[in-house]
Amino acid sequence: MNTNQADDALLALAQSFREALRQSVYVMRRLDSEEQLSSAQLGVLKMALDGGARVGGIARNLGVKVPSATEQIIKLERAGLVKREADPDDSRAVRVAATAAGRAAVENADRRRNEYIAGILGTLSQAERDAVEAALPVFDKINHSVQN
Amino acid sequence: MNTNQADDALLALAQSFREALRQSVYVMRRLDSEEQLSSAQLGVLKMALDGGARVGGIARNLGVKVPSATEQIIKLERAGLVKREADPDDSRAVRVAATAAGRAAVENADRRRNEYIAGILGTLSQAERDAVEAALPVFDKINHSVQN
DNA sequence: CCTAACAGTTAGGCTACCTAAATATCAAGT
DNA sequence: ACTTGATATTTAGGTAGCCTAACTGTTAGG
Repeated sequence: MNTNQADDALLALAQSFREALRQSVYVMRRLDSEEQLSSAQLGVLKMALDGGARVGGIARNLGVKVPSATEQIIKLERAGLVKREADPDDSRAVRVAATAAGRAAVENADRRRNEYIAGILGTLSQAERDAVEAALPVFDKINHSVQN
Repeated sequence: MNTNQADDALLALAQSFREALRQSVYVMRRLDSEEQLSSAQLGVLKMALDGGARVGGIARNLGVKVPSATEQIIKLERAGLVKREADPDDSRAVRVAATAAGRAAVENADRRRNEYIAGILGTLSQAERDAVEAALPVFDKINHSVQN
C-alpha cells in the first residue's frame, strides 16, 4: 500500500534523524568540556546581553523551567558575569543584565566554539557544506515542533 | 581578502550549526522525558542486543567512560533488561546480553520514538525532507570528527 | 613467578535538570 | 480599601548521567 511505503520511509528517516540527535548531544558535551563557560550558562548570558532579560523569559527561551534558569543566573552572578536588579515596572520581576565581563566572556566563548566548529566544517567539501546549510533551517523548524 | 571572506562564511555556518546542536539537546531531553527508558539506557541496551557486548566496548561506542557504562548496565540489569555474565575467553571481561524483556523494550522504545519524530517529519514538505536526508550523512561525518 | 597492562567495579563528586512549596507583588472585583 | 487569584522568583530537596581516582581481579610477557 502506498501510505505504508510512505510511512516506512518516514520512519527510516526518523531513525537516522534520531541517531544524529544522539550524536549531537555527545558533540555538545565534548564542546562544553573544554570550556570554562557551560553552554547552559552561555545561553543565559547571551540573553542577558541586551540588558533586560527576565528570568521567566530566559527559562522559556532556553526550554527549561524557571528554577533551572535561576540556578544558572546565580552562578553567573557569583562569577560577576551578570547582575540582577529589580524591574522598575514590576517589582515581582527581576532584570538580568550582562556586565562588561559577561559581555567579554560571551564573545570569547562564542568565538572559540565557532572556530572549533568552523575548523571541522573547513574539512568538508563545498557540496557537503551546502547540504548542511540547506538543512539547518529545516532542523530549526523540526526542533521548534517539539516545543512543550 | 578572499581567505577572510571564506573564514567568515565558515564561522557564520558554524554559529548556525551550534544553534542547531543546542536545540538538539533540548529535543533529546523532551523525547527522553516522555519515556520509561532513557536514551542513555536505550543506547546501552541496543548494543547488548547481539548478545555479547563488553562494558568497555559499550562505553567507547557511546562516547562515555567505563564507569558511566557500568552504571547504566547495572540499572538495566536491575530492571531485568540485560544480564551480565563472565566472558568465557577472558575472565576479566563481562558480557552484557539483552534479555527477552530487554529486546522487547528496545523495540517498543524505538518504535515510539521513531513514530514521534516521523509525525513531525510528516508535516514537512518533500523538499524539506530531502534537505534533511541529504544533510544527515554530513552531520554524521562532522560528529565523528569531534571524537576524542 | 613477577610485573605491567588491562577490564570492571566502587566511591565520591559535579552539573543541570525537575517538582513542590514559600514569598512577594500585582490586578480585579466588590 | 480588601480580598483573592494569578504571576514572578527563589528555596529546598531530589534525580540522572557524567567524571576521576582508587581498588580488585586477570592476563601475558620477560
